Amino acid sequence: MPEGRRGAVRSEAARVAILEATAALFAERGYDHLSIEGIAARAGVGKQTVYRWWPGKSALIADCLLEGMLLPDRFAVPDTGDLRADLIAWLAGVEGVLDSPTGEGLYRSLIAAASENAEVAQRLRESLADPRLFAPRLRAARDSGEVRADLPVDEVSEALIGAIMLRALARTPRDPGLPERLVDLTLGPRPS
Amino acid sequence: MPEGRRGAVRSEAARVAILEATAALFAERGYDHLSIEGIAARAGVGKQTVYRWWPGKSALIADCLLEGMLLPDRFAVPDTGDLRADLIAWLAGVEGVLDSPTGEGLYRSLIAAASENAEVAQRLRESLADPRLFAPRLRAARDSGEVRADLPVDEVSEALIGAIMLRALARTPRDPGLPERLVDLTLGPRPS
Amino acid sequence: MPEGRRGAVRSEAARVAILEATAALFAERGYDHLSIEGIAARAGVGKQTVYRWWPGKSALIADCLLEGMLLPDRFAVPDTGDLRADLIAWLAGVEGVLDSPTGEGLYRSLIAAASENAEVAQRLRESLADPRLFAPRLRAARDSGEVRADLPVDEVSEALIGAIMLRALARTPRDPGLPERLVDLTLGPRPS
Amino acid sequence: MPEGRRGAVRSEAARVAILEATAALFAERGYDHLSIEGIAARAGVGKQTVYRWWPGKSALIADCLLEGMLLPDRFAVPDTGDLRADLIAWLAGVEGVLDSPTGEGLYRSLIAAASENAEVAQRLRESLADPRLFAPRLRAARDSGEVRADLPVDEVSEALIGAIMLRALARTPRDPGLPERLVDLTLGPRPS
DNA sequence: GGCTAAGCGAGACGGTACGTCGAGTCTTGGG
DNA sequence: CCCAAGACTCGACGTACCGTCTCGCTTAGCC
Repeated sequence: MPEGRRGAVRSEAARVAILEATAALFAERGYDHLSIEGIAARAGVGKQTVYRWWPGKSALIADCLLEGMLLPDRFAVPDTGDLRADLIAWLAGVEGVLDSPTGEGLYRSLIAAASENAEVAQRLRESLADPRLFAPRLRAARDSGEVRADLPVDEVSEALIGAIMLRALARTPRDPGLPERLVDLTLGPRPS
Repeated sequence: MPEGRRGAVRSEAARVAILEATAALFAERGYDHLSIEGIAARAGVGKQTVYRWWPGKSALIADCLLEGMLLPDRFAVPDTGDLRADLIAWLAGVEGVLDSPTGEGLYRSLIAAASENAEVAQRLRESLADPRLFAPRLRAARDSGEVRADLPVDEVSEALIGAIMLRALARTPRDPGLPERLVDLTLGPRPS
Repeated sequence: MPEGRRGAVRSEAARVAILEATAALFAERGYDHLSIEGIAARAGVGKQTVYRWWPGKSALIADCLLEGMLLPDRFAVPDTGDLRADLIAWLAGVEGVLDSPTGEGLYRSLIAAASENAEVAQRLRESLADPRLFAPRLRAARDSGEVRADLPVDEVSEALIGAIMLRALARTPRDPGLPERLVDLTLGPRPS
Repeated sequence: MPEGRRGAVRSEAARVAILEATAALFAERGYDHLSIEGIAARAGVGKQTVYRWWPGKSALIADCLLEGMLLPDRFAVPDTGDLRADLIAWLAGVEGVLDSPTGEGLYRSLIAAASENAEVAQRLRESLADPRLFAPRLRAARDSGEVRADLPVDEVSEALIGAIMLRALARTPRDPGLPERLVDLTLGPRPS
């Protein structure tokens, strides 16, 4: 039995409207230029309703990430049996977000949000490369001799994602060959 | 004959005072919480003098980076003849900034600044790993057989610096063994 | 049913504090030198609260006039039965404001405010000589033969107040005989 | 022999350009909205050259008045022998300035300037009704019995000009019969 | 069914900072 | 010494949002 809460219950409609307004404004105008006031207005909601449930705009972004409203996909590593090809395909997907016009500043804005909110950073990282899926695959490949035995597994996704982010930060133009080169770099030379 | 520039010349004292105030406040309170108003007050300068020469706070950070007022060093890769050891030492230096108390949020703040200003991003990247110094060393090592022949040289520093940044973003705790593992990851297995 | 006004209601405390601060600073430092910023600070109020309800400082002065916070009195024409004496007494009162030390620049400041805001001008004029009280008295006196039959009633207060204002503008020193001479001038020769 | 002043002499061209720029901007945009900066720019002159010779913008207005650059005329009372007609004609001229489109705010702007600068007030008053010309005419008329014997001569122009100014302040619309009624009011009933 | 909470849209409140304008002063270099 | 140009410090402008706080209304469990 729930403890005796009385009164109206949280409005799901408001919650969704707020997150959708956040995602829309985030995509339109970037993380800075995002204002609680603007979100509330766009969502047709009082400011207090936002502040009642979230401490600030970075927490809103964290929730949007969690609901998959900002990144197109969960970017899970596909599993065709060929690890190297799977990683390249996945990394190409991650980098491919940069192609869309709205996606131009998307990563940069997410990085800005992550820099002031640990939860955003955590969820952003998991969205791009979920360690729970990533590491076991790599460990298995190492054990089976598919990749070299001394591969520092945990660092692989950090290096791959980190490189993508650094390039997004520096506005380095898209490079179709990049995913393959990065995977080559981290997994070591292809067995010939 | 110089073209007819007339009128008082730009005050070097003001320029320096502004950059120093920027660096001090940036270290003290981070990139957000940095305000032009606060910088001008701390520098003993009118706001207009800031706006006359810089379009906003991100441009101030870019100039501070250029003058080496934010990062302790140019983080050049040392040259002892042992490339692998040199890279590890350099990377340890880069990561070591995180040890200092003020340096806790330093990288995160720089990343925030970089996310809204391309020049900051460019200069941050060069401060950490100047490509003009970095790549030639690697190419030479590749040619001499010191590292594997198919090493994608340009991606090495991206992966290394990217990994550090990603960990800074995610507030991953310092790990003394990290530099070595990252260098192992990118340069491939040590020749035994 | 009232139309659906919702949200918090206007704070009377803030309204009064702002008008009082305006009146105090106006008396202390004059119309120019009056700043919204100063008013808000003195009233302990955000600037936005001023701008929400008044478009600028001249409108504040208009409201202060309406509330009788700037001019000591409504300067109504007394009614002792002797019109000529009443007008002289009233005009002496109006001119007497110039005696007070704070009142030195009071009229000049009010004139400055009136010159950029029609409402101030209107209310200033009514404060000094309310036409709704003034004209009927004069008309009755004309009908009863107390003053000459061709007296242009509406112009009387304009001439009287106008003369006072012109002297205030020109910093002409106070002259105790002035009210009587002006009334003589406008009402015509005393019946002997 | 002049005392030994050395160096360049004041530039008449600059002086005139400044006054002309002042008059033009004053007519275009009114007394407030008048800025030294704008005047200097319009005159093609350094700000310092303005400040070297005038203490502020009200002094510039005073000089413009003196040079007749603001008011169309000296508004001298004509002399046809018929004093009453002359006064009416003169007063109609003074009031007629209000007809011109630029003249709409001209008086109000002059009043604003006068309210913060005694010299402007003095010169404005003299421009409209020079006491040196005005009073003697009236005194002669009083002596010759043309107007009543107890007329307070000095107050006549004050009342006439004051009434005009008060109406300008209050934005009272032009009234073609006004000059005649005001003269009637001050000079007393027409001898029939 | 009435009472008491809580949530809600709205929006006023005291603040901080924004980016701009203009004030009045000072500094250059040329005449 | 004057002049045009223009950089300087400083104060105020009017605006945007912040995060908090009433309002009056609706919604829901509880007596």
